[in-house]
Amino acid sequence: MENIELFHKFLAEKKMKWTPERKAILEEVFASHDHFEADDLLFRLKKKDIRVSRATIYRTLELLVNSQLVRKISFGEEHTHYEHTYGHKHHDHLVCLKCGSVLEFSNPTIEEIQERVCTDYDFTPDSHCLQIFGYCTKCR
Amino acid sequence: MENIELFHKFLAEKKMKWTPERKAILEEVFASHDHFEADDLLFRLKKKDIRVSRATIYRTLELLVNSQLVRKISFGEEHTHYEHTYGHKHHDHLVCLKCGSVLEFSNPTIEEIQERVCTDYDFTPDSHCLQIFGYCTKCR
DNA sequence: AAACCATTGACAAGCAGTTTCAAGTCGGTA
DNA sequence: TACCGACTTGAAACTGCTTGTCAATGGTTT
Repeated sequence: MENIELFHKFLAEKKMKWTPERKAILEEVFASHDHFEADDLLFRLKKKDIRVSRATIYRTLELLVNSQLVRKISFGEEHTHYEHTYGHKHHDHLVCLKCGSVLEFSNPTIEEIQERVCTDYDFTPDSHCLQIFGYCTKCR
Repeated sequence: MENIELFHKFLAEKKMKWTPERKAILEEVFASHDHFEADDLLFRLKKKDIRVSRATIYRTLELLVNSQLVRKISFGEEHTHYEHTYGHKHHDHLVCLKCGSVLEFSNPTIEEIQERVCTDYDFTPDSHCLQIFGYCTKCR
């Protein structure tokens, strides 16, 4: 599991500790490929009888975001969602306004145009997020 | 002021009332072309000695969003921002991670590709939002 | 002008997320 | 292996935004 090593290294560099809680959270985050929110994680861990406080979940998620293993995404007005990025190529989302399902897509041309827009505006891009809201096949 | 009439009509259709508070909020929203958040509005109104409660601000903003005169946008992790849409063509945003400044841009090709992506995924688009985070000329 | 019912403001409540701090744990060192 | 200091943790309090409650107010219709 390379992501464990990456996180371990990230922590070591910052003189932070490798604790059972951090390990459990990391493993749970990478156990599924879905988008999740902080409370989902808490719930999934609780189901496995792993007790980690809400505060620690948030603290660790922040570390994971800083270490680039996870990124935040926001779907509409709701609270923060996360997805892991390691071994996952960049993509954007189609979000169904009715059932809430999320489709992923990636399109190199859009990325290219974004680069061009940034050049035009003398802007140095760091990241971006594109969500298209609408209705999926079932909900139309 | 056509937006006043539009809102008036929207309210009439829903058998809602045209009140001084709603009028004041509408006017203030359209008085500037910047993005704003609920508290900005409250502050701007207070400066003009127009007293409207926070609750009414939120309630009225929701109405404005429903009437399509205003839309919500989210810049990164912060709280909800709004911008008015009437007489404003669709655009996306370049958000500076350091100074928080926001540049607007619009690009027809990106819109086109989005349409195509939606067709490919059998998805009916309703709206979308694209934010590019990075650093502006000054902050680079 | 009366009556009806939407709207308002003040305040309480809800909610995601953060901070505080005492108690506990990790990990380098002797 | 035991020690010790620094880092972490959990619980609970707290924050800041947003929404709900409810009595009082005020449009609108007749």
